[in-house]
Amino acid sequence: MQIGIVAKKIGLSVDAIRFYERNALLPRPPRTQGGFRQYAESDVETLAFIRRVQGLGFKLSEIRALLRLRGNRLQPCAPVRRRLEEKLSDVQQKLSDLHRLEHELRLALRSCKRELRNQPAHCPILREKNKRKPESAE
Amino acid sequence: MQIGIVAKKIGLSVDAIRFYERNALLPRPPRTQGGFRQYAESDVETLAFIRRVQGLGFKLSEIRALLRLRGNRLQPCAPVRRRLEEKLSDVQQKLSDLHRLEHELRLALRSCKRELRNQPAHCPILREKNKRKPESAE
DNA sequence: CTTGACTCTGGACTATACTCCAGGGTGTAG
DNA sequence: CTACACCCTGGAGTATAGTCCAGAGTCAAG
Repeated sequence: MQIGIVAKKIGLSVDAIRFYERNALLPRPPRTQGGFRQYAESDVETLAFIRRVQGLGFKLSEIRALLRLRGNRLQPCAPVRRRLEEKLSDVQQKLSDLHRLEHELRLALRSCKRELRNQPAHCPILREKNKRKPESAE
Repeated sequence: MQIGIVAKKIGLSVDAIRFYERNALLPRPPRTQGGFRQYAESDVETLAFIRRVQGLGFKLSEIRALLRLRGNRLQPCAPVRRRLEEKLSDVQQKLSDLHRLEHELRLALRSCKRELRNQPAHCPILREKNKRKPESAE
């Protein structure tokens, strides 16, 4: 299978596939004597794996580590579980950060709207003593 | 006030301040005849503003736009409110993406744990027919 | 005058995950 | 044999928000 076929099969660009190879996510495949890469089904599966765990929020460097685990014929669950747990806690951290951010934004919006009812000429977000003349002496 | 003082006052690096100047977030201040930047209180306030809205999740390019609004003596609330609303909806989008991701991770973890009870030798995350010999002919 | 702390500029570098390109070679159908 | 689609390599570019650096100049105190 040549690279373009594989790319189409899994919905990646050929550039992305070559990029994964350069970055040790995909083994270097055999070549035709003309130098074209020849892929097997196992490569398609590896790429599918990459997409799958990328969808779980793992970055390529982390996926590289997972692939090493996957390379063992003995595939221990424990290290994978540990990584999943770490990732889950990252996600939960981000969720809580974003919830706080959401709250902040709502507060800002509320102050914006309250102001609107009173006097629409000075946004409280922008305000805060704006002294400098717009563009004076340079 | 010279740059180091300002940096200390608001908790930024001098490099960051110069970076903001280069990127039109902070007006170019007057200089001593030796070439040192001389900042006024208004600059400290601008930097505080930058930090504040950065804390609301705005990126520097967006902050630049807000600063232009802030430069007007007439400070209209409406465009700011619109941006806040956009940002809020971005955040809500991200929250829902992350919630989905959290769910996926929990599913993956569950399958990992279920497997553990049965036969600990093949992680279901890694599995998925791993055919290629680890490192064969090259 | 010298020392030491501070500042100046321009440019290179960081991480991430690719994309895009030129200039050339390969493979196959007609 | 020629076209045409596809592939090769190496390197540059993208966005973000700065950081780090060398080599040089400045400022205040002693």
